[in-house]
Amino acid sequence: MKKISIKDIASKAGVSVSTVSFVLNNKAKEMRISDEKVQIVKKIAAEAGYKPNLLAKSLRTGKTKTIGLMIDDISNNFFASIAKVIELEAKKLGYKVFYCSTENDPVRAKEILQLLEDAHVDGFIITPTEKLQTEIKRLLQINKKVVLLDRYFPDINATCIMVDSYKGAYDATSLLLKKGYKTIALVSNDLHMIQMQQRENGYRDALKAMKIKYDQKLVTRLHYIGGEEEDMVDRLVDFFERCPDADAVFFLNNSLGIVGLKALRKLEYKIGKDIAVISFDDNLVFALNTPAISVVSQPIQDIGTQAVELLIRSIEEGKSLPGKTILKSGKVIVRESF
Amino acid sequence: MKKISIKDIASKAGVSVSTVSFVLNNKAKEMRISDEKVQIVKKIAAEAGYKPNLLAKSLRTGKTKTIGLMIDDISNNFFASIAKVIELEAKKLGYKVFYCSTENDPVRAKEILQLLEDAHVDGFIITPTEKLQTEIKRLLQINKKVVLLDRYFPDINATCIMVDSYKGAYDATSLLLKKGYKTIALVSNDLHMIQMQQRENGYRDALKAMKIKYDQKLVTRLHYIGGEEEDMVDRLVDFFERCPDADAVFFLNNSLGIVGLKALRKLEYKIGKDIAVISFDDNLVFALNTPAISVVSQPIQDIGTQAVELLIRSIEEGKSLPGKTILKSGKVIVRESF
DNA sequence: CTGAAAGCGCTTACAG
DNA sequence: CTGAAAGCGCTTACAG
Repeated sequence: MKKISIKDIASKAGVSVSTVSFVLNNKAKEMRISDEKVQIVKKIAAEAGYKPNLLAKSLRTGKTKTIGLMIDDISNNFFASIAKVIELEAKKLGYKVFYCSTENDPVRAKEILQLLEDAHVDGFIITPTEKLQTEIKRLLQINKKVVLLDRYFPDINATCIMVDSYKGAYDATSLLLKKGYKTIALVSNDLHMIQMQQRENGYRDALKAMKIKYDQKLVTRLHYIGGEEEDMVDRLVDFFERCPDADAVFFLNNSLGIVGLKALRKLEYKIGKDIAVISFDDNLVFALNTPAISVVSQPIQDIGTQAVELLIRSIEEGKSLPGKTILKSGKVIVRESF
Repeated sequence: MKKISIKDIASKAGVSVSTVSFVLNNKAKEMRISDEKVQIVKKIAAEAGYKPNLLAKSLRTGKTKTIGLMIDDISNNFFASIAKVIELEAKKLGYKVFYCSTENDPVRAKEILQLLEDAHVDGFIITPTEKLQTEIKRLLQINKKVVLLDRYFPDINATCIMVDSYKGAYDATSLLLKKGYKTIALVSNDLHMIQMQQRENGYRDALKAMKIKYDQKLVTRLHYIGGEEEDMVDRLVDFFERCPDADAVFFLNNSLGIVGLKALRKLEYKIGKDIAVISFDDNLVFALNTPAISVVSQPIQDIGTQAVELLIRSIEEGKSLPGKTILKSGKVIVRESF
């Protein structure tokens, strides 16, 4: 019942541990081990149900065949989906992934990065929180492989894969405009992440293209409060009451959209009649809402797959990462909310 | 920039590696190391930013201070919430947790268990899939620490923490009955997990207590198909068409509830008017639906906390786990769906 | 009070 | 073609 080691196999097979190691790592031909020994070692290993001790292997080789994935919040559909894609893709390439959520807390984010580093992951896939530049720079400096997701820092030459936020927001806003809505409220948060800014820019430029002037009063940046959703709902209710002439609203991510739905319900607005609604990011809640909410959906499969491929190729072939941002197009899905 | 080791510190401090090890593991007094040496070692370690190599530590001690958490589906709110609780609780006690989802696939579940074992986790928290008895028995036999969540196998003496499914279903059904609904449809799945059976029993006994006879035609056990939700919706539509006199429906978990909402929408049933609805497990979709759906909510915090505590106590103190099922009460939350 | 040494389970030059 | 040995970075009896 005890775990058996390479040494046990060696003695049973009457060969040295080196021979066993070579055979078990498929280096038999390379090392020109005789067929006879190969057979006997393989047989004994199989019979004994030998499993290499990964801890020992990693300690020796310096590789763990794992990648660390840090995301915002695993209970958020967008991140859960992307985590799933990444795990699957990594598995295909022989890697395990450890995932951790930051809950948007920079302190926790730093801890997690430390944890992952302590666990000797071979590479990192990270959706950064605010104020994480220093940590990421440090990782890059000690030559760790890092791919960023969903957002980047303009002042770091990291590789980042994300949806084209500007274009997505531009398209969503344009569509609303084309449908005849003129007074479009915009709901963002105060987290100061670059992709939110780009979404705001997309909105602004879409207005400009239609010669509609940007109205500060129609834009709010909700103070993000971890967990305390009720407060956010109330603030949003206030906001809507301050601009009663808004005939449409654009929520800049799915958390905001969900909070927004609650606020609109509280106000007893009829979505699609009193106000048109669209949100960045798709979510089950949006698809199931009555009426179903239109969204800008992210190419999750695409983003996840490429992140893993770039990272692992870099780990295995020592290739350096591109070090720049790669944009993927989102897709506007029109449902019943306008 | 290179990682520094205990040996580096020893030579800088002019002491042996043993001394360094003792100091850094707070065994200085125990080993009666002189204060002077303690100071110098601590100082040098701090300055160098020394971080022990956990791989080496684990290889040597046989402990990794990690626990493996295997759940059904991380994108399912119930499991995501419980994962969060467990991670937090474990951290308090100095443990990391690795989480993996099975997607209800027994093959994948076995792989994951193997993965976790390979990673040398100190203990397991598992929501088992079908056909996992053998694996769990094996784990128990080689003396691994295991806590089951949400469901158990009647033929194994494992420790399991779960909601009182019978009571939750009994209460929900009774409430419906008390409100005057007499023809209550029941929607389960065909996964044959014990907790679903208990929920069915709760339903059946609540009917019996009110002298209402159990009608086979009102009960369906949807064939579970990973991913292919559309099919399940269609089957459910068929089911509802086959029992047009149902004035209420009880979905036995949140996935079923979500599929059910889609089916009812397709049928254009007015929830709360044409049919009363309640579901086991709470979910954002239920709270946000129009009208909001009543649920039997699970004591997630409670379940997660106790699972971690029992497990870690068993790991550290070598205490054996209770080896039986611990039931926690759920709570009926009444909203607008009846 | 402290150090030298063995050993956790592996891999990989090196020598023959 | 194959084995003996060093070493990855730790911990922990053991000896003094």
